[in-house]
Amino acid sequence: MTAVKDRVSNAQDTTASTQRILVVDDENSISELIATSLKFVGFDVRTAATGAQALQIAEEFKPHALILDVMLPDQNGFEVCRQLRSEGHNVGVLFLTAKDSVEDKIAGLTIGGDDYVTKPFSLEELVARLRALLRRTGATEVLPDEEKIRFADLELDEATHEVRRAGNLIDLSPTEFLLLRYLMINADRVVSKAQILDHVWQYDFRGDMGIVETYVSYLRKKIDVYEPALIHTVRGVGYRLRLPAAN
Amino acid sequence: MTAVKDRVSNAQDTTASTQRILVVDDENSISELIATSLKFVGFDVRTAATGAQALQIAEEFKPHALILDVMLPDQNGFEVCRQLRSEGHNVGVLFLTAKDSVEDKIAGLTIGGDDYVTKPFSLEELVARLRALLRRTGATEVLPDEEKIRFADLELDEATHEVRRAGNLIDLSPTEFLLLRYLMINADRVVSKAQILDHVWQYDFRGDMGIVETYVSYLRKKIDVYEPALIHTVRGVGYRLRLPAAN
DNA sequence: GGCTATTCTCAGCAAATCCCCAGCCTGGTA
DNA sequence: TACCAGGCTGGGGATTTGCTGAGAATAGCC
Repeated sequence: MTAVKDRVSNAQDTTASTQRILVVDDENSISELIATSLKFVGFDVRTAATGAQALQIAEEFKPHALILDVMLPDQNGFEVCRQLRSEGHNVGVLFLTAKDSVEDKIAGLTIGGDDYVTKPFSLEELVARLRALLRRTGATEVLPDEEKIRFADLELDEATHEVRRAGNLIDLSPTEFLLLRYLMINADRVVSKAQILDHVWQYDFRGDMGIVETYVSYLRKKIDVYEPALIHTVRGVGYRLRLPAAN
Repeated sequence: MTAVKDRVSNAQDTTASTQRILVVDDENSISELIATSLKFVGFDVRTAATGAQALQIAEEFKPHALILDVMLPDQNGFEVCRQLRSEGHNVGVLFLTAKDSVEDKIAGLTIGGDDYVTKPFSLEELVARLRALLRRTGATEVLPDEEKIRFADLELDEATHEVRRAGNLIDLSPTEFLLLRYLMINADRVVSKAQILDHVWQYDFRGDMGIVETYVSYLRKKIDVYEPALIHTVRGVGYRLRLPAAN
């Protein structure tokens, strides 16, 4: 009941259905991965492979936000961003940057409500960051849209990174936090371990799904020490967040 | 609760939403950086690259304040300022000046409540100075807007540059002051090290985020010697100012 | 020109986190 | 009931992340 309107992240969502996102990356596999994922959660997505192409598409597509690789074949991402802004496009930008190029001093990545994500990233993280960015830059038509996800007596706050069960503060590691959010967003529906792996873990993770079991175990020890248990195993299929009485 | 209305620096702000700022600098990257940042905190911003252009735009834009590079291709900033004033525009000016040309600054800064900032600057400092200037020149419609930021028993006075915890005066270095200010403005919400770096440090800083850790450590030794500790680490994400019992 | 405060880098330490694995448990089925 | 595949969890090692002290470099001040 409580989490109905919050399940927006994984279903057609009226608040996001009109949000236009332009994804710019020269690696086709990456931009496809992102585009597919964003489309699925209800965004209107377009992709570009070069800076020039991005500027051109932005002209008519008028995106609400950009996901922009810092390293592009023709020019760097900042330049694209700068040009876009000087042309009056007031969009937020989520930069993609290689982990090691953090050395290169990525100054100014968080200016103007912008944000960045390092490659490799996890889809959950990318989408969460994108949403936060859209919220900050005021690109959402809808109201404040409190940055909290709720399910039963569980509460997850994106802004403060706090998780509470029945009011009790619960301390989670970054991965645990992502996993719980994914489960909450998909509350009441079964998600397979493969799905979890694809969304919560970085896309280059090479390991088996045992890791998911391990983390579910961690989570249970932290949030299901309270009654009733919310994380349920669906044997042979996956996991599901649900209230016991519900059916 | 206390710092809610002060979080303006990082969110849309109604008191500033009508303030028009004209940014004049011939370096495109600089004026874009400033413009983006100011727009994000709620100002209405226009940019110009030359003195002539500035005068022209000011004519119809009627800015509440100017951010004006002293060194311009066609004429120097003071000249632009003088002409503007002689034409009856009664605006405050925040001059941008290169570090070494300190000589320049003496020329007529105290005129109309003006101020100056040396390049390179940090965004936090720039915005703070701009706000102070608007306050002085009476360009704010809203009242004096007491120049203090508060969180719990912490009190930071912009005018006197004094910081107190539980009434005790605390001596902070300039950088420590800016950092604390940024944390207080964003009280209760997690700010990443990258965000801190981008806002508190000068835009040309080339170094890693270790510096942020170091300064957080300094701050803790000065303000968290009192109970309870207010600066909290959110592992893998950033830092957060908060009260322990917070709810 | 010294002297001090400040800024910044760096490296060692401590702790949290991540991940794998192996043995145990459980539900379903023959 | 016995068996088995799937699932759970404790142990533990490798890695990552954050904290802090020491000290070099720099800026500001008298």
